[in-house]
Amino acid sequence: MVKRRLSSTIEDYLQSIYSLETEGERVISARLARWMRVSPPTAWATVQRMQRDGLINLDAKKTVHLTPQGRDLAESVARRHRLSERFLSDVLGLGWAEAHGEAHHFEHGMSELIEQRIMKLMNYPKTCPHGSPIPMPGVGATLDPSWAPLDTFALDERGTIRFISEELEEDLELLQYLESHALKPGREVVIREKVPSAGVLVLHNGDEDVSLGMQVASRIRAERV
Amino acid sequence: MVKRRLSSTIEDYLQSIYSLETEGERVISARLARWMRVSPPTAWATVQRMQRDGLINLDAKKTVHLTPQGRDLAESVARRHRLSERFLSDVLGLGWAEAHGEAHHFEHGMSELIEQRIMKLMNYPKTCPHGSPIPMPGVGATLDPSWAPLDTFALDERGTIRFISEELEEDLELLQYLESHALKPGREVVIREKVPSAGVLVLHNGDEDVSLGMQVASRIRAERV
DNA sequence: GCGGCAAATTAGCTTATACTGACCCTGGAG
DNA sequence: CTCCAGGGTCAGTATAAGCTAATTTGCCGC
Repeated sequence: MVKRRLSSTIEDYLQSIYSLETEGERVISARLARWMRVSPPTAWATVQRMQRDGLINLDAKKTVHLTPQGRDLAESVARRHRLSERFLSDVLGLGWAEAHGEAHHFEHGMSELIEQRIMKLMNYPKTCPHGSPIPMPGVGATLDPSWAPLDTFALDERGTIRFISEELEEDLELLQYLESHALKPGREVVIREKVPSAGVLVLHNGDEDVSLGMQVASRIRAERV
Repeated sequence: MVKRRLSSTIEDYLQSIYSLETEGERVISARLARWMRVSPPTAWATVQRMQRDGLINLDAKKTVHLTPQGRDLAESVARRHRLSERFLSDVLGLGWAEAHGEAHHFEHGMSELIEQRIMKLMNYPKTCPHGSPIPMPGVGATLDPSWAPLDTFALDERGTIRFISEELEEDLELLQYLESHALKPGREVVIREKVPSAGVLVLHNGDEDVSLGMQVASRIRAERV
């Protein structure tokens, strides 16, 4: 495989596309624009360059698909990002919420060599602090299919939180909200109220009630208990 | 002080200028061009932008001088670079030679917060593995004036190596040569031969004779014993 | 089948960072 | 005092990323 030098921008796009694909979401240019906080024409131009460079393909419906080469590179970026989060959180003691933002910069300075050394140093962690699996080369990362989005849980149903979408992580305030209410992987919760018309879901984390928008709840997955 | 977002390019220039000033070298655009391996017009344009942005000033002889603001930022970049080298070398076990190149990328992903955590983790190291002092905020970094460039040593004079110029570090092969012949801070050497006309200096490291070009020798400093 | 909205796309700019090719200046060696 | 090398500088170009404004597509609901 050819090792190409990717810009931070391209690495970021690859990572977003990879995360969305892993979660089974449809990837389109407009969605990337929102994620990256750039204008639609900017995202579109970047997508064009990525297609030109053989990282992605666009189908007839303009859905973005990683090429095998793009997938390899995206996996590498995702691995470095998630490992960075683990490192910043476990070794340097950064807060769960701020780890994501810091990792966003930190990951770009991490070479494969550094990645391997840190991987070893930390004894090969399996997931990032928010539950995303750290993909091993060639093996890839998939979400346990038994984990279900919180908005699919019924009233009074219980579950253990396993995964928070990386798309949600872009919102620092939201992350802080989740952290302050203990909504992180491993926590057991129960659904208290569910009001689809109002777009709200209330759950209990063992200590207190916490409200979530349905949009948010749909990107957090839990294992039924 | 205003915290501005600097590009990697600008951070690299700041760091080079800072190192050269610390070593008492005259900083001109052409020299930066060679250091950064870009064409003279490119370096010149970058220097213009840096002047425009208040990071540096150019005097009548076109010598580059850091402004107080530029110096603060340069110091921060240098600190992160040198701390990165220490971290990569001491914690992750990278070779002395490769640590510099890796740190070059790694440093740009290090925020002030991460810097502080790593600084603490490593118990506030004083220098990078090549002997450059890690500048503390506000205090700055100066080279011990009793350290002298190797080319100023007389025949049979002994000295303990203390410092290798960061400009030399840009040359990976040279770093590997120095490492393989144990020419690093702490090593005691004695001058065996000195042939200015041929531009060569031979020293003994305790185990073997090692030859250095005068240009290189002038950028390595040692403490007379 | 149409109206509308979201998404895609075009056009036209901007800035940072690179390059090559010229060309001009200046200071130091003879 | 002259000449040249090194250094500075201009002109022209390219690419990656950004932006706004405006237009076109295409799909969804009615």
